[in-house]
Amino acid sequence: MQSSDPLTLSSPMSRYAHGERLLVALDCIVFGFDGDFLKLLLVKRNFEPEKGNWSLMGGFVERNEGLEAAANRILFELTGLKDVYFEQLQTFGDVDRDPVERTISVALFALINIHAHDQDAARAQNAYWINMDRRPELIFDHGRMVELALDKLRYKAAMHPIGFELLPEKFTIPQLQKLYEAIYNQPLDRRNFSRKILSTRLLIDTGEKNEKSTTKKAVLYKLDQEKYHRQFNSFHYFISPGKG
Amino acid sequence: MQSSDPLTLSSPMSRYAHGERLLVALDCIVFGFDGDFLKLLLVKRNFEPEKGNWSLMGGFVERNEGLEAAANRILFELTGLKDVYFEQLQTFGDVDRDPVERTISVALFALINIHAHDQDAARAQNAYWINMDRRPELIFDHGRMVELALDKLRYKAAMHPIGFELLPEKFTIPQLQKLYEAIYNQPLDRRNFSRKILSTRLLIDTGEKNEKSTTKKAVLYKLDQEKYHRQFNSFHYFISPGKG
DNA sequence: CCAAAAGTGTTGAGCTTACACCCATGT
DNA sequence: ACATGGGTGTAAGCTCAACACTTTTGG
Repeated sequence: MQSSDPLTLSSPMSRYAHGERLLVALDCIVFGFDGDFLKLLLVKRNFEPEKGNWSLMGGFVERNEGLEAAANRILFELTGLKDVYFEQLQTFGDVDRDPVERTISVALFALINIHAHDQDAARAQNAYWINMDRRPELIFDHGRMVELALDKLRYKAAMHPIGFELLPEKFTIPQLQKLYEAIYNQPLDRRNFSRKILSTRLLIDTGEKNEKSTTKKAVLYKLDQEKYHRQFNSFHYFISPGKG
Repeated sequence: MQSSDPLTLSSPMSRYAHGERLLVALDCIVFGFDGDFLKLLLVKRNFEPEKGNWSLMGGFVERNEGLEAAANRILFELTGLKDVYFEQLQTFGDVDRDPVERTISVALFALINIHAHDQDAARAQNAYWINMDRRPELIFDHGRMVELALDKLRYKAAMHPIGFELLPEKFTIPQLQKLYEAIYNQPLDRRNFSRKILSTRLLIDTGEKNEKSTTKKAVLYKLDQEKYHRQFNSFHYFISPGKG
C-alpha cells in the first residue's frame, strides 16, 4: 500500500495500478488429544498435486471472505464444528513453496476436542488423526508449519490456560495432566501440577466423578468460562521455564 | 491448497484452476528508542489514497519475491539498513480493510537503532519518528496493528533479551533500563534490574565508560553475540509477570 | 563538599520442588 | 487385603522485591 502513485490514472479508486495479485491460502494445523497422545488431523490427498501424499487441511481465501471467516469455513468443513479455537501461527510466502503456483499461505493452529468433531466430515475430506510422534512427511512446507505450531503450543501452554480446548467439557485433573505430559513429552509431578492448576481458580467442581476409572474415581471439573476469558492473557507457570 | 480438483484440466500444472488472486501487502511497525521515549517510524502520505494522513510503511509483495525478501526490501528502502531485526506480527485480511481493493496485509514489527539508520532514506519516504504516546490516528487498520505490535513487544521483551536491538552497539545498563521503562511505561528498580540483566551473562564489559554522563560514568557493555543467538529463546524474567 | 547518578549487598516473603502420607475402588 | 490411582500436606531451597549503603564525578 505504498508508492509514488499507486492508483490508476482513470481513478475511480477501485484498483491499485501495480502490485501483483497472488493466491492466498490458509493451512490449518489441527491438534487433538485422545487421552494418551497428542494428535494431528492430516489429509491424505486424493487430488493433484501430490496426490496420495499427506498434507495439512487448507483452502484458498475467497475474494469476499475475510481471513477469520475463511478459517472458520475450512475448519467447519473439516470438523463440522463452529467456534473452534484457533490462532494465527505465521504466514509463509517463499516463492517456490507451492510448485504449482506462487501461493501465500496463512498458517493457523487449532485446538479441538477430538471426541466432539464430526467424523463424517473428516472422512469426506480424507482426514485422519495421526499421533504427533508418528506423523508422516508432509507436502510443501507443511512439515515446518507443524514444527512451528508445536513450538508455539508449548510456548503458550506453559503460561496460558490453553490446554482445556483439547479436552471434553468435563474433565479430571489427571486427564489434564496427561495432556500436558503429552504436549511437553515429559512427566510432571502429580501433586504440584494439581496445585498449580487449582491455584488459577479457573476450574469448577461439577460434583460428579469419572465413572470410567477402575480405581479411585477422580473429580470432574469444568471451566469457569467467564473467568477463563477474563484471565486468558494472564500468566500461570504450568511448566517451569528454561525449556526455550 | 485444497479441493476436489484444483488444477486446470489442460494441466501443465502451472496454475490452480480456482482460487482468487489477491493483493498481498506488507506493513512494518518500526520501533525506535531515542534514550527517553519509545518511537514509531511513520509515513506522512504524499499520495492517494488517504494523502496527507499518517500510515505505516508498507509495500506490495512482488511475484518473484519471498515474504522475507520483501520485508528486507521495504525496511531497506525506509531505513537504509540491512539485517534489520524483525518478526512477523500477524496477517490482516478483513475484506474491507483497504477501501481501494481487497488486500491481505502481513504486518511485521521491526526494532532498529534509531541513530544508525539513514535519515535521507527516511526523508525520501516522508517518514518521521513519532513518540509512541503521541502517535496520530493512522489509516485503515494500521492503528490496530500498532497496538498489537506494542502488546507483542511487551510480551516478548518481558522474557526474552530482545531490547538490545533498539540500542546502539555499546550501551550502559541504565540506558537499557530506561528502554524497558519506556516499553512498559513504568519505573523499575535499578538494583534488581541490573542484577537480572547481568545474570543472563549476555553482556560483555567493554572496559569503556560513557563519557557523556555528567556524574558517575557508567560502564559500556556490548552484546555477546554468539551467546545471544544461542540463548535467544531462553526465558529471563526481566519484568515480573502478571501484566497480561 | 554537595548533589546526582552508578554500583553492590542483604534480608524477608513467597513460591516451587520434592517428597510422604492418606483415601477410594475393584479384584 | 492389596494394588492402583487420586487427593492433600509440609519442609527445604530458591528467587524476587524492597530497601540501605558506598562510589564516582562535576560544579
